[in-house]
Amino acid sequence: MLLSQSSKETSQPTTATFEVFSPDTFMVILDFVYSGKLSLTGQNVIEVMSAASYLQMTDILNVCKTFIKSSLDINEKDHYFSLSPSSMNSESDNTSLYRSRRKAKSNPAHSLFALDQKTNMTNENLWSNFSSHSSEQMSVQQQQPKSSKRGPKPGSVRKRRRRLRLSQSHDFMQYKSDKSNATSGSCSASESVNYSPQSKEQIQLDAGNDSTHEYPCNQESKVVPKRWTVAQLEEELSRTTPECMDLKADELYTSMPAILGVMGGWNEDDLPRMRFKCPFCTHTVKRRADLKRHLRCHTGERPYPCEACGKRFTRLEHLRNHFQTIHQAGKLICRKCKNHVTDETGRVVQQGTRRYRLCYECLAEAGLDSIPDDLEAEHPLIIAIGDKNPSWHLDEEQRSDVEMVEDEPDNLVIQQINDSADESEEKVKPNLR
DNA sequence: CTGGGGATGGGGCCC
DNA sequence: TGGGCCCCATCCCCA
Repeated sequence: MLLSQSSKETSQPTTATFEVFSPDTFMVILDFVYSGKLSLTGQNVIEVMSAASYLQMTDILNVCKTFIKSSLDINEKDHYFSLSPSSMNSESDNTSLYRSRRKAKSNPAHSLFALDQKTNMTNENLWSNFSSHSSEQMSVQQQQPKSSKRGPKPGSVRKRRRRLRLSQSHDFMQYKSDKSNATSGSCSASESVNYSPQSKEQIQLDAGNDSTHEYPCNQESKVVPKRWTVAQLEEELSRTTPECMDLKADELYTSMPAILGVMGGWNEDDLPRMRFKCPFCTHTVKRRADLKRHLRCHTGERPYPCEACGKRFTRLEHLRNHFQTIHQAGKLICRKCKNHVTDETGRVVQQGTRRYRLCYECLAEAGLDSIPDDLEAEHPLIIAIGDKNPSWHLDEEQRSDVEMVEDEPDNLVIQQINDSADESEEKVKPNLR
C-alpha cells in the first residue's frame, strides 16, 4: 500500500524504511513470506507480532496470538508460563523448526511454529487433544503431590473458574515494546497505540478470530503448536516448574516483556481507555501496581509469613488480619457464647498458637475459676490450653516451649515454638497452593 | 449430610 | 507506588 500509493502520487521511486522493528524480526517475516514457515520463539514473538501489526499482516498476527495463547494454555497457576525466563530472557541459539513430536520433546521450551503442509493432517487432532485436556490433566497431575487435606477440592468451582480464566483469552492484546528495545527501533509505548487496529470493528474481529487455529491465507496450512503428549507435558512441567518457582512477582514484573497495554474499551471522547492485562490470564487492571499485586496469584509467591504459625500470605494486610484474629484474639467476641467481651468481662485464652476470648461465664462453665498466679502475673489475660486435650488446663510443658514476645503492632512475632508434628504440618500447608 | 460462620484470597480504590 | 481499607467469593471447620 505504501509503495503503490506513493508511486501513484509522485511517479518517483519510493523508498520504504521500517525503523520500528529489527532486521532480525523482518528476516523472520521475510522467511515466512518465502517459505511459509514462521520461526517464532518466546524471545521474538512480541516483536514479530508488533511488526506484523505494523505491516498489516493479519495472518502472522493470528499465528503470533495463537502461539502466545498456546503458551498460556498449558499453564496452570502453579506452572507459571511456558514463555519461561529461559526462553524469554536468554538468547535462543537453536533456530531449527519443530516438525516432529520427537523434536518438540527434545527441546520443548524452544517452541516454533512450522507452517509445514506435511504435518498439517495430524496436527489438528493433536492440537485439539492438547487444548482440550492437557491443562486439565496437568493441573491434576501437578496438584496431587502437593494437595493436603485442607487443600481445595479437585473439582471445586474455584479451581474451575481459575482454569477457565487461563484458557479463555479473547482479549485483543496490544503490545508495546520493552524499554530496552525502544532505542533499537522497536515501537515505543506511545507508538503502540498507533499499532492497534484502525477501528473498533477490527479489534472485535481480532478477538473473534482468536479461537481459530486455521491459517486463513492458505486453507491447507494450519498452525502447528507444540505437539506434546500428556507425558511430554508432564516431563516439561517437571523440568520447568522449579525454575519458575524461584521467580518472584517483582522480578517477573520487571523482567517480563511489556505485554501490558490493552484496550479497556473507549472513553466518552472516543479515546482508547488503557488497562493493564495480566500475561497469564484474561484479567485486566487499571493500575500497574494492581497488576503487580495480581501477579503473585500466578507466581504463588507468599512473602509474608506468620512467625507464630508459619502460614504465609500474599499480602501484609492478610497476615495482619490473620495474626490479629488467630494469634491476638483481636475480636472482642466470646468464642462460646458469641457475646461481646472486654477485658473486664472476659479473658484471652490460648490453644496452641491460637488465642481467643471467652467471657467469665463461659470460663466458669469450663471450670477455669482458678488461674495460677505466676502465669496471671506474667500474662494476666492469657490462659493456655493444650491442643488435643479438651479439658481446660494450663500446659506447662507447652508453655516452656513457647517464648512469648510482647504483642507489638509493629512486631508480629509473638512466639517461637519448637516444631511439633502438628506445627510442621501447619507450616507446610500455606505453601501447598 | 447440611447450614452457619470463621478464615482466607483477591479485586477495586482511596490516601 | 505502596499501604491500607472495604467488599465479596470461596473454602473449610464444626455443630
